[in-house]
Amino acid sequence: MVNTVAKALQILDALSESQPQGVSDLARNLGLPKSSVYSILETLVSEKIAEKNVQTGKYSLGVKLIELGNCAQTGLDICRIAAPFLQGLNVKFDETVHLTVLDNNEVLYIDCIESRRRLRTYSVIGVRAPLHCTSVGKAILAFLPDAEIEKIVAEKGLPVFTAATIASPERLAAEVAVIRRQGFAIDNMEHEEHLRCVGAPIFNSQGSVFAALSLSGPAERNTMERILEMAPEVVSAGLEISRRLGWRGEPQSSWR
Amino acid sequence: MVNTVAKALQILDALSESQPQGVSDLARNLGLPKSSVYSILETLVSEKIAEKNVQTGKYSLGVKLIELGNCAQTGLDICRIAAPFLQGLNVKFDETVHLTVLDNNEVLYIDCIESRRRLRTYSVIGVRAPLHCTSVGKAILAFLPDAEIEKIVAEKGLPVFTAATIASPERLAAEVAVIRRQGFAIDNMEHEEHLRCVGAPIFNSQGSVFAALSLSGPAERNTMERILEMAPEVVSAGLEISRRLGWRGEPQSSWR
DNA sequence: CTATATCGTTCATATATATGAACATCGTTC
DNA sequence: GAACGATGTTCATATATATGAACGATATAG
Repeated sequence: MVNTVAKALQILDALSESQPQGVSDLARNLGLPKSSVYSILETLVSEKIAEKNVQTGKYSLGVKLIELGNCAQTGLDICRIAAPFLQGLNVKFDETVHLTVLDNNEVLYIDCIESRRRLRTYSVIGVRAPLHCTSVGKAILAFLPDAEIEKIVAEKGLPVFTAATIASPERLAAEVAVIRRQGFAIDNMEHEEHLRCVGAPIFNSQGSVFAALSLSGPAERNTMERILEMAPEVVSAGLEISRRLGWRGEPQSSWR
Repeated sequence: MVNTVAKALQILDALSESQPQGVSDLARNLGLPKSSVYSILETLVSEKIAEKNVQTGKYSLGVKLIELGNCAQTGLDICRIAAPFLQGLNVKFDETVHLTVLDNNEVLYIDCIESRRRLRTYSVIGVRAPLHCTSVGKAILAFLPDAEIEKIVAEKGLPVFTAATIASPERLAAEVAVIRRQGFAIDNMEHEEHLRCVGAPIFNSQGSVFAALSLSGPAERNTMERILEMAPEVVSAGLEISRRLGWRGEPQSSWR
């Protein structure tokens, strides 16, 4: 383990979280010595991982990260393997499809194909969302061990976004039971108004859930009826992706 | 300057350039000690900047980079400032627009809005292309000092991609003269068959060209006539973006 | 099935690096 | 306009780190 590199990554994290910052800002926020931050930033800038605004002296993330981010995405097993299935779902229903992974008890959106319709869910690659109020998040949550779910709820709470957001551990437990039986999760305007999505889990070769995919679109078009038509397709895409990742499990009979 | 961080970035670069690699591969290719590579990778993995395949023991880029890449893109001055202009051009012509920066004597695509048509240029954020055969590349190249152009040609050569690619320094010099007079560059199927694009330069506050934007689409639809209709709009978008970035220059009269 | 080569990993120590303090510079405040 | 407080930057040295050599495990070859 290398402290210096860890510090550099801390700095990148800090830069990703807010407006351009100066050396002192960063040092204060991260509890690191100014001079350390300074020399690390110097290196990052020389590699275009960070960028220094010569007028303000503030630092922000650099162009090289765009390139690396793109390589990371196209290189990830999960992205490569999932791509054709995402495309299949996108073509069939003409709704936006998302691919997400579990990271730090949140979902991180790592791939997206947008619907071609005028009214559609927009691309959100690289952003994060809570587990308890998104279809992908709930699809992951439901297949974690109960103890893990409790731990996450304790840590993150159940913040409310809309009138439909699940806000009590009891309702969440009930929802988890439903998702485990069905094999898919529905986000019925629980994170954003007018947005209805259906998501299914993706398992790794060890058999644990670590990712999810979803179809999402405006509730006016994605009626509950249509969502239930989509669900089996999303589930089987998730299962097929899991298998190609080395998963050797079997779906429950209630899933199909 | 911090060697350790530089090494970590070298490793990321290596991981971005090819298939997943092991510790020894990386150490050999980069001329670094195995143990150094090992401990750096350990740190990168713990921060999800890199990923280790537990079965093969090989390393690849991690999900965190997708997030950072996204933040870099939305945070970059140039992206933020250019976004509305890219959108304007995209809506007006319904062709794919690209935003690129000059990096290492290549163009790096940093933003894109796709056309909504069936036949269209696809998104390429994060990839690179040569300067001498793309509209964005030529738009940048033409506004570099002559000495710089010569240096780049000496370093990169003029690799041929299609029948129309500019392959001799003389033809390139003539093309540069035209672009300087017009204020925009046309890629007439010089990089890919059936693809015709028009690009214009973007200048920074020091007055040097460092980025470019373009409209691109199938040659069958983007006739030379249509390209020439697009050109003034692309040029004025480039100039307006430059001004908002602090550029105080004046376009030549022949540009409008 | 043995021998060999190559792999990822560990560890002590020589070595390069992090950093506290001091510096010059800038913008603010009184 | 002087004093202050904040900034980004430099530098010597105490300190944490890079790394060569050695390890066991695994794959390949004979």
